Amino acid sequence: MRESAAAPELNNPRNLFATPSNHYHQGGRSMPTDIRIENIADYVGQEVTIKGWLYNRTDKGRLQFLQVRDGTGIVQVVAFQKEVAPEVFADIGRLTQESSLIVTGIVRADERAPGVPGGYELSLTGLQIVQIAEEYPITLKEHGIEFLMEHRHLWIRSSRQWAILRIRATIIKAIRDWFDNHGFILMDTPILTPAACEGTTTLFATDYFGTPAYLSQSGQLYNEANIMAFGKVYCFGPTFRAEKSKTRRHIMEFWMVEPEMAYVDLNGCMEVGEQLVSYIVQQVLEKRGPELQLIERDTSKLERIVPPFPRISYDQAVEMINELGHDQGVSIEWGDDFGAPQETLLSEHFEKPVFVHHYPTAVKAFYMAQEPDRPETCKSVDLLAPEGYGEIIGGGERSPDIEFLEEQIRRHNLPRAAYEWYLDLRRYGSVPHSGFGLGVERTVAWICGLHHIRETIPFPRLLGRIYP
RNA sequence: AGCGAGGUAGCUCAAUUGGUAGAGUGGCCGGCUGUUAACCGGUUGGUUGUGGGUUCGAAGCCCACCCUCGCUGCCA
Repeated sequence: MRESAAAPELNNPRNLFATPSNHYHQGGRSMPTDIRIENIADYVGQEVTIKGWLYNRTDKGRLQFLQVRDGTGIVQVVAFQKEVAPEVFADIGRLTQESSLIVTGIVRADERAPGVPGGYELSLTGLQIVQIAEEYPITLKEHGIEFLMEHRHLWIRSSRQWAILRIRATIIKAIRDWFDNHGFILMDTPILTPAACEGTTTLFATDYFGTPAYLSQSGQLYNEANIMAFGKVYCFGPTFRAEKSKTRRHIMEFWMVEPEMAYVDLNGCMEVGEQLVSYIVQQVLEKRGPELQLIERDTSKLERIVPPFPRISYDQAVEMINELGHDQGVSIEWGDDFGAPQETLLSEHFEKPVFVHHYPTAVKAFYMAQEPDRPETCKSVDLLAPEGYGEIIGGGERSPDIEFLEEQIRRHNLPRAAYEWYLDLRRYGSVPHSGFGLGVERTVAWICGLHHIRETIPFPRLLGRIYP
């Protein structure tokens, strides 16, 4: 279903730019309708107005093709010299790349017309130039990544980046819809925090009126408090990691959704994960077909993403890695956490995301519940995306046992006082519970089939880059 | 943070052994009635990252510094 089919454009005041005196519209007809390009199929045969920017222009002499984008799509506008007013045709010749303009024309279905969605074009009847853009730095030719990152504020206009960020928005909407429709309630957790949640990674420090504070690296501990009040909750916000990671999988500021559920065990946790991830992928397939086509994503690989997902134990994963990785020199010893090569190897082996559960207790966070029969393993789970994309979910069942947690806090050298409220949760009605974190940018990278995470967010914060 | 690669026209890159710094693209001018990053002709375009050194001569060789990219570790 399209969001606003033929509904009037509520957020698009008709006379924002256009005025009768400088509008080339030929009199006699009714006023053209303001539309957005994503809805163009509903207006075949009608005269419409589109407000946007010039993406590209092909000058054929007495015939001009304009590629106009309006934020919702790209449409081809066609103008034959003999069919438009002389002053309009002269104005077309002045248009530079990214000039802002308001075009009016008759919508026509034509298979030759490129664009998003393609197949429709506008026969120009009127043109109003809003601004002639200065020489635009980003051409349709190839550019290096350094140049593009330096111009990220303009790069997001390019069709590929635009499509990726539209898919990102759909992924985020799917996440929120799924939780809202499955008994979860949104609980925002603080971004300014007094101490490390897990104490294992580097935090961005800031000053909180004279006392040190840190930017949140997870809302989980607060969510453990929230579930005792609300049952099933999720938080969704930015997360900050000051690790000096410089890989295609890392950014310093990323978005993470973290569900937490009372009275749910490790298996229930995996069930929620596979239902959520499947829903996200299917929503993107349904809502963002043209964008997926534009970025040339192989959608057959996404169509397979339906429950159930394979589940293997860490023990089995270690065996698989040592078998599969034999030729490539990839191996692992029981007790070690997976590195990038091990994760890639595993995730390339499955067509669907794969759960790996029961990691060694020693490599996971202090709050993970131990497996009673095998305390050297814990009720943790990661979800590895296919095609070599690696970890997109990390989580598991939390320990409800106050004595175990007190010992873990000591063992990890965490400041006991900062966790006193957390220990309270085990004093007053402690219950089995679990949860996980899903990294939005890694999910976008996988669904879009991207080489690097920097293209999954409008303005990525990378090691050594905070501009623009 | 460790290892590796690189910085030349607005952009993407080339320049043999140290010997006149070039192409494509963009911009500009002209041509073309179905282009898909259009095409064709002409034209414009340089403090070779910065500072020092070697040399008759340095984009290239030496020293120092700055910046970027890739991989790894850490993790989502």
